[in-house]
Amino acid sequence: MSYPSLPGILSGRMPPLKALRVFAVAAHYQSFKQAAEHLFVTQAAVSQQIRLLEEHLGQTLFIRLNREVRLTPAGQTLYPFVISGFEELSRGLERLNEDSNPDALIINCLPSFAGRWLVPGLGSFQQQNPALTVSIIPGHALETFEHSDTDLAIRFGRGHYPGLKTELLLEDYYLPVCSPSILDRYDLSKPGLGGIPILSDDLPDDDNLWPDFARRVGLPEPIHSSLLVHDATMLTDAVLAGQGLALLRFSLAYRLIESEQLVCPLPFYWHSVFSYFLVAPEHHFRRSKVQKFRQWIAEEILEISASWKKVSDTLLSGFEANSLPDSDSEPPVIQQACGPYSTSGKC
Amino acid sequence: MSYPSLPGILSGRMPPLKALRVFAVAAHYQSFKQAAEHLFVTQAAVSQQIRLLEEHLGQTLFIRLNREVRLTPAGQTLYPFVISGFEELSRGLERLNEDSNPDALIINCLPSFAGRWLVPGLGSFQQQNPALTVSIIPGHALETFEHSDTDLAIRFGRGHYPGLKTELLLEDYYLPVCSPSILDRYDLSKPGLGGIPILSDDLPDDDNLWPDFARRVGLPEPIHSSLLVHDATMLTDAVLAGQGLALLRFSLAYRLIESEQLVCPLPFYWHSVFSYFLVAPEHHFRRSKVQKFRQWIAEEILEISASWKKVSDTLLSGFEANSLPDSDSEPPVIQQACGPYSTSGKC
DNA sequence: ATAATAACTTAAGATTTTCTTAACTGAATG
DNA sequence: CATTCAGTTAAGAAAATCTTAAGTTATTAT
Repeated sequence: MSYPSLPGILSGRMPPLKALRVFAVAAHYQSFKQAAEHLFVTQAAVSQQIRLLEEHLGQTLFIRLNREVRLTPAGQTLYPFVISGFEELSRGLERLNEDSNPDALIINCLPSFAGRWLVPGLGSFQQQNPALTVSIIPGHALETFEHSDTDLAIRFGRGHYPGLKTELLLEDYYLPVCSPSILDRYDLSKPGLGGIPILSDDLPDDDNLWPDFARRVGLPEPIHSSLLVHDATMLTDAVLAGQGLALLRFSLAYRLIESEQLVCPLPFYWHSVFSYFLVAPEHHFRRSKVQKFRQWIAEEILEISASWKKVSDTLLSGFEANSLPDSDSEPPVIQQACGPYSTSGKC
Repeated sequence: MSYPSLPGILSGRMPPLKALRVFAVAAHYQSFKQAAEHLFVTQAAVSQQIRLLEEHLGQTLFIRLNREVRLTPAGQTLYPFVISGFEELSRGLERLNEDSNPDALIINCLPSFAGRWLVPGLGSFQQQNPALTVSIIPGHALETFEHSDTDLAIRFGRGHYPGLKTELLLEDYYLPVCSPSILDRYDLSKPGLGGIPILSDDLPDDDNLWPDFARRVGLPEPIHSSLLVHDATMLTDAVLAGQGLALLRFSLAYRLIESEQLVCPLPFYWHSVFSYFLVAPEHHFRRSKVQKFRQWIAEEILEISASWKKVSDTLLSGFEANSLPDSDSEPPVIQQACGPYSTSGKC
């Protein structure tokens, strides 16, 4: 098998490349000390690397004077080649991280999160970055970054996305909510919640809270949903419309609770085994537009955490004062989570 | 103190350079296995280096299929930069070893060695390398290679030339010689060698054999020289002209002994603490003209070694048969050396 | 003068990186 | 159905690199 001969250097024996780099820096500064600082190593390390290279080449590259080093003719010959060689290498590396479309930010996330939280709040980000065109691509499945231009995904899950970098954004809680307008129609203190219609979307198996819910409120299993939808947006709309009671993620409901469009009539909440994550191939995180967005959303999301503190406190204390007849005098039940947001990474 | 900002890559964080090189080779062959062979390491090492680089970059460079690897778009982007970057580096390295004058070979050596041995035998080298112009620069002092175009020096000494590479060429022996034409005029068996005139050049202190010589032949110390010259060439001429007895280095005398222009009338010889060395900055040895010369002289010099075997044998055996009256019936005295050429490096 | 300082060298040991060995995959070959 | 082939992975061995702690030698400061 014959191959085309290797281009240039690949065929020959290369000198220690690290030493070449050290040489480049030392030659630039005409000082081992400063090269050492630049490279975050000791002077001695620089001295040794240069010696190594000189031994490899069989000729000295620096003339050592008392308090200075100076390039020999050989060193002067080598210097420009080393500089331009390394520059070429780094040009290639920059090219890799280069953002082919720095003015567009394409984000993939759940439709519910997009509609209920992200898009409504996006104004401040767009004000901060007027040059940037943000596209939100809603979807239930994770984008394959290979075949799309997606910069970043916001996913609700366990945080295991092989080959991708993930950053925890927010842990979330499920809680039963309904419109205050229908509370007079149903007596939730009665067994079976007084017949209030149950609205549900299809929760993932691992996060299926309905059996536990049924047990606590005395409903027969499996629970009968009067409405089953596939997306939390529609579910939210149904709850808002007073069609019944649903388990909603706090992140989607908190603004509605704060504005009293929704209420939490039962002393339960569940910590979701899933969380929100920023997900993308690692190098996407190096794009400045992604960094800006990451920065922005990290701050924005604090609002949810803060709201949760308030709501979970009043939720519990409210029911402590006048506990539900149905609740077996138990204290409010908290599944899987205790207290406010924990940052323990169980991604 | 403000410095001009570092050119290109020097300022940024560099990826593992070794891994970049491995990438270049692997990308060239589109095969880790062949890259491994090329780099004289195992496949596993290549696999790991590539993974390392991919982790550093945050993106994959190769698509792993069952029995082949293929560059990803990112890999394809990087490849040409890496190739040309390394090519630039190696251009610089080649430039360093480049011989500015490949058609001229400039050799510095002792005038005696040049005149008595090197120049007379140089014909065969010049026949082998007709394109090469050989210049012999005779001199007693070692050339400073910095300020001359000398390619190579042949020095007689201990082999300690700091900063320079040395190669042992030949160990040498001093022996007393005179012209056969004057042996009838002096009875060397008489005390004081029958008054034969002593010819000498100035030997270095460390190699001063005269006190020992005086003791052995019963001459008063310090020895009285009827002629003292500064160069062995002149000394040889004087001996040839029958002006007396001298201690000559075998390398200079052996042809004259073989042609019976000179004889060795006394059963002594001394191993010199000095030897002949090839001396030059290491990279000079990489020049092909120097390599050729080195090859040639190494072969040529075998002639001297071979001659020494013969001469030292006959010298000793001859005197064993009819030992000198004056020699106190001692066996022939050998200082510092025993027998033929030893290759023990005492440089 | 004498001391302090600055830049570099060197040796020895510690640390980190890189390599090898050996067991394992998964698809093509025969 | 077993082999082979190209690559992966983990663990330990080997090698390269770095730090620490002395020196060196000339310059600057006291």
